[in-house]
Amino acid sequence: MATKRPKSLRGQGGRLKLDLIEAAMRFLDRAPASDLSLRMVASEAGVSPTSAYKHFANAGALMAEVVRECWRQLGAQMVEGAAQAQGKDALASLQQQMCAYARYAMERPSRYQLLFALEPMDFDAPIDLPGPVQPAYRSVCAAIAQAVDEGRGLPMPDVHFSALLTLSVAHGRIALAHTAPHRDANALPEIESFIITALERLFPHVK
Amino acid sequence: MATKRPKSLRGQGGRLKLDLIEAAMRFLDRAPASDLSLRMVASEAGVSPTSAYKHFANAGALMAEVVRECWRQLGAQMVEGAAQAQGKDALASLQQQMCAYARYAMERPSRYQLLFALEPMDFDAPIDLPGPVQPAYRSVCAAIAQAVDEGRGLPMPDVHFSALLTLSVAHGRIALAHTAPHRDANALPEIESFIITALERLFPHVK
DNA sequence: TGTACATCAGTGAACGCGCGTTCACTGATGTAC
DNA sequence: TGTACATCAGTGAACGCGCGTTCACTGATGTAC
Repeated sequence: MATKRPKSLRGQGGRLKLDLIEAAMRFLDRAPASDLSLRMVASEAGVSPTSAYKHFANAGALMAEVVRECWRQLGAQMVEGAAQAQGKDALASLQQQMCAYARYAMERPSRYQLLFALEPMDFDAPIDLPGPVQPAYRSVCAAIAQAVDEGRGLPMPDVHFSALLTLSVAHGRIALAHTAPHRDANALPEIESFIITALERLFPHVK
Repeated sequence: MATKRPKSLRGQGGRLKLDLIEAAMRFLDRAPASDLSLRMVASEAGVSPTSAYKHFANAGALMAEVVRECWRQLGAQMVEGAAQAQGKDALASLQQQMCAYARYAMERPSRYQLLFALEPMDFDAPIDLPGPVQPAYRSVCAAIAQAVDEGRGLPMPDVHFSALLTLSVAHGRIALAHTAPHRDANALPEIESFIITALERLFPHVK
């Protein structure tokens, strides 16, 4: 793995710290989230397990950083999705954000698992991260408010609940696809069209 | 734990098999699903780990049976929920089924985790169980078809997609509550009212 | 420019842990005579 | 009714595994003189 590593990286600003996180991402591309461990990450990076302790207090701190990175990626992908709807209406933006979310979940299943494992991560290091709702929440609310301005009706009494409903629909559909016994790798198009249709119906033109 | 156990249960029809499953359920009431192991279950049942191998081929087979039992419970609770809406309309039945689901998830979080762990269970013994969608699916479809007869409109083009939307909303809302960093034990009432309101809006009277 | 030294990112061996699983066993049960 | 025996559900000790973590170490780097 990787090229020869000099014995010391002094002055390189903790290059190994980033290497380990990248190694974890690579590992998650071919293994389930539950197989992720400090030892596996170190091995993937071509380094001894001990070396990780020079950069992270413990295994939990490493995992927390990996989780943080996954959140960052998911957030970026959703922003990118919204950008694809530029020039179109707010509903299109909402749809594209949720579809981007679906894409991340289906294309990077292990990273998605890591983010949304139903059981709370009890790593030693606290993950002071927004929950799954937070990163998407603001921009979802904004898109919904704009959709109202554009003459659409809300599915729930107010913007807050409508945003929660939007996220619930997308998250629920995706989670169900992930849990299904015969998980279908080709399910993504069906899920995207499901989300697009659902949101269209949830936010109808009322003019 | 438990009362004194005779050295042999011969002729008692595998009493320990049931004991072990019950012990697993008890264990899940105080520990996360990821802590569940053959050894823990045996210990909870007051029995040596080895004894489990007289009743299960391996740890996976035991876990599969536990998962099966959780499905059975969730299904029963949803049926019971639907029964509470007896005499009311189909929408009420749908709402009560989904609320029963929410109750199981919030009151028995570890059992819910076990059922809906996002990562596929790769136990040695295949779990030939309906996915999360299946157990609820038929009765949800039936309730929706009846709601249509009662003059309600569908949120999606057909019954199938409307059922999937219903399950996605409920499952999504519940899953988000489970993943939230500051999980609130008192969130259940809010979730139930969310589900009730959402379904009311999704299936409006069109007369 | 050359040399001595402090720094610190890496190493490999070792620890204790809980896991699943196997082994030879024990002893109560139910049955055949 | 009594006795000898086969059955088999339990036991405890032991195995190898991967885990997180600690330890004393090494050796390249950058710096002070």
